[in-house]
Amino acid sequence: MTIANRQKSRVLKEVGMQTKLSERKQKILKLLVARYISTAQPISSSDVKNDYDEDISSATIRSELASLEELGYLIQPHVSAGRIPSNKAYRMYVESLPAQTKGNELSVADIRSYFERKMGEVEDIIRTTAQVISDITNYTSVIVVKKMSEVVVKSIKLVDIGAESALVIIITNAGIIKDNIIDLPKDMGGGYLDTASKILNDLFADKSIDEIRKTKDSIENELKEYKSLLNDIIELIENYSDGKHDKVFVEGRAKLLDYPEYNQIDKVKSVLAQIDKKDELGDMITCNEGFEFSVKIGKDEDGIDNCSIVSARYKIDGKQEVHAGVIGPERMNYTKVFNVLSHIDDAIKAIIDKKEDCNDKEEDK
Amino acid sequence: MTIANRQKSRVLKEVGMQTKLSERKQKILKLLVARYISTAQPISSSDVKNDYDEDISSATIRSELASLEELGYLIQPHVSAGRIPSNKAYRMYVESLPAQTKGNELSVADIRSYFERKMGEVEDIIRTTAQVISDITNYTSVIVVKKMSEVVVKSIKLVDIGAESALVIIITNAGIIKDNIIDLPKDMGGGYLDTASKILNDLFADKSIDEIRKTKDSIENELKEYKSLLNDIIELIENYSDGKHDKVFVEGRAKLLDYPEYNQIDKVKSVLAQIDKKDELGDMITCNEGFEFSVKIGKDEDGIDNCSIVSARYKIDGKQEVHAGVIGPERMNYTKVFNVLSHIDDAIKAIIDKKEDCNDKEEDK
DNA sequence: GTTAGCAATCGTCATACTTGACTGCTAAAG
DNA sequence: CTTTAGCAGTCAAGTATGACGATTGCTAAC
Repeated sequence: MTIANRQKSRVLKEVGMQTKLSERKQKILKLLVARYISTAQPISSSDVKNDYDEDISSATIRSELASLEELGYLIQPHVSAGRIPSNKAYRMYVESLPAQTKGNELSVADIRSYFERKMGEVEDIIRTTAQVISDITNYTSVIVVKKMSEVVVKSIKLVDIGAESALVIIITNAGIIKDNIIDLPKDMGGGYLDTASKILNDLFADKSIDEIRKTKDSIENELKEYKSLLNDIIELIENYSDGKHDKVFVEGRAKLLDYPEYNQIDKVKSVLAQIDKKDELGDMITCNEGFEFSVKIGKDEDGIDNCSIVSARYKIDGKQEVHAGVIGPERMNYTKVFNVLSHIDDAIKAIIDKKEDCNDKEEDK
Repeated sequence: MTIANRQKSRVLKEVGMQTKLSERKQKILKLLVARYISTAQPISSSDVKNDYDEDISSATIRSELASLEELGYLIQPHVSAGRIPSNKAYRMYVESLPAQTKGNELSVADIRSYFERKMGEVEDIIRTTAQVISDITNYTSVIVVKKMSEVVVKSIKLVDIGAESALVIIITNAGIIKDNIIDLPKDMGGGYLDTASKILNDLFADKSIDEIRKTKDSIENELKEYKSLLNDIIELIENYSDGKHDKVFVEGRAKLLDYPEYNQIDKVKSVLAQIDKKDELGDMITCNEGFEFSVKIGKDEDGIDNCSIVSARYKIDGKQEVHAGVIGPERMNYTKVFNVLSHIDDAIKAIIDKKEDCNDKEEDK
């Protein structure tokens, strides 16, 4: 009874200061999380005592730990084991981090040296970037290239490729869409493509996809023989805009298996199965509007059970959105990951800029 | 001593008939492999006795098993356990299969029903096909789309996309290459692209890539202002031909974890790590010229340790090569896999033909 | 060449015991 | 009221032990 009362009083006290833990509790909690991140072993009171700079007895720490446990920050696997952080503790830890994030500039050099090798196409760059992130952090990495919605069509070209079909090339402010073939009418005359091309550019040039969608009804007024062609192309642009598939690159899946939390087959299986579903993975790695970084700890909302997902958003040429992130255990090394993701940003930009400065020139016009 | 002699005589006898095992040995071996494929448990002599159609004592089987073990077909995990097949036994088993492969037509219906859903681009078809193979077989599946070497260029188009650059579209008998942007000279005149286009088509139309490679020297005679453009495009065609990257699609990685042979983390890790290396994976899944199927059991040559890789080659439109295969434990259900791979062939063709009949028409011209 | 029977071998499982690592509690000191 | 030291209690993990069952190889008989 006395015990129960005592605990109760402690709880009430803490609930009173809900938002803030006492200085010492915060300090202890951070030490504990940091140590757990590197050891993956339950942390005992004497472990914390050793890490603690001032002299303080393990008994005092024990009572603090007991209190933190009641508050939901710690979990005890069994009664005579140390304690491990809960997801709540990780969140608190991550929130406390940014102030300490700066400083570790070492990885920049590493990243740049990785990129020294000659690379070909943009897709290669992205794949290599994903490999670099995975190698440096030693976690599984994911890069998502978003299909965009706020795109302005600059011009449209039709290229006859024989067999009554044409390749449609749509040049936008964010890049070139060139993956579409449409059928042409069998009885078309000589100047058909040229005329169609003019009509298309008159109708669509310098319009956003939303605007184009609205013109759908007004094409009824156009010449009959181009109606089906125009419809095809509008549909094509719409399909592009709603981004059926973002492009998803995953590298270093097997790295997950380096961590002891995934040494049981059933756990690793559920995680890998979720990573294999690229559509959902794309959503998970996506940072919400307005944030530069996103941290998802554990399952809740749209994360993965037993995992943390840290991701960052990048913009290329002001528009094209790329989200890159890593997947690892909840006790992932957040500091390192933040660092790497920040600097990868610069590295990618440097490369992309060099390759796509033609696009920049176009913007400048 | 007597024992040793006896064993020796047995061995000598078998070595005498190296190429062929006795009827009964073959039968026993096949039964044993088949049973091990479904149970994953060491097979005892009495297990074989139960499967054996004629009446035969377990003691007889024991002596046959002992003999097969000496010949390297069987392995005994420990002295009082049943026996498991060696890679040599799997190879013998697979070679004995084709005669029995026919018959199981069930999967065709399954496959077709899988494909009923609407699909978009060719890449989607392939990805879906990979998922289908993986789902039906319950193994990890890989599809490799080969870049081709014996391609004939039909025509080349240049499309101005602004910013002193052009999109190069190369139409070949095997498809359209449209992923390349080249830089244009800054001081080009009005008709530059048209002229360049004419020169290109005069030089390259209806030539194979090998032939184009040879024209490299002869362009010295052409007008200076087009020289660098021509060189760019030749390089581009060459790069395409030597197939830096085949496109590799992998689906169902997590399925590996369903099998008891991969319930130790270190084993599954090495396998997954190798599957993640897409370049090597492409080579592994590739069937050598002249074979329709390829079976790689275990590590030797270019397989994966503790795995079997079964793959098949397909041709689309007579040229484009696609290799599809599955990766699973050595005791994989070869019969089922052969069946699925055979029928997927038909299913893919049906879909591709429907989507690409424009290409076929072109061939007919 | 085949069969039945038997002793020997070895993995698996359950049990029990020991050890070591923590904790929570209490009572005393600051 | 906080902190500390000491102690008893708890539990996971490791180790030794023995019974059990599965399976084999060998031998002798058919």
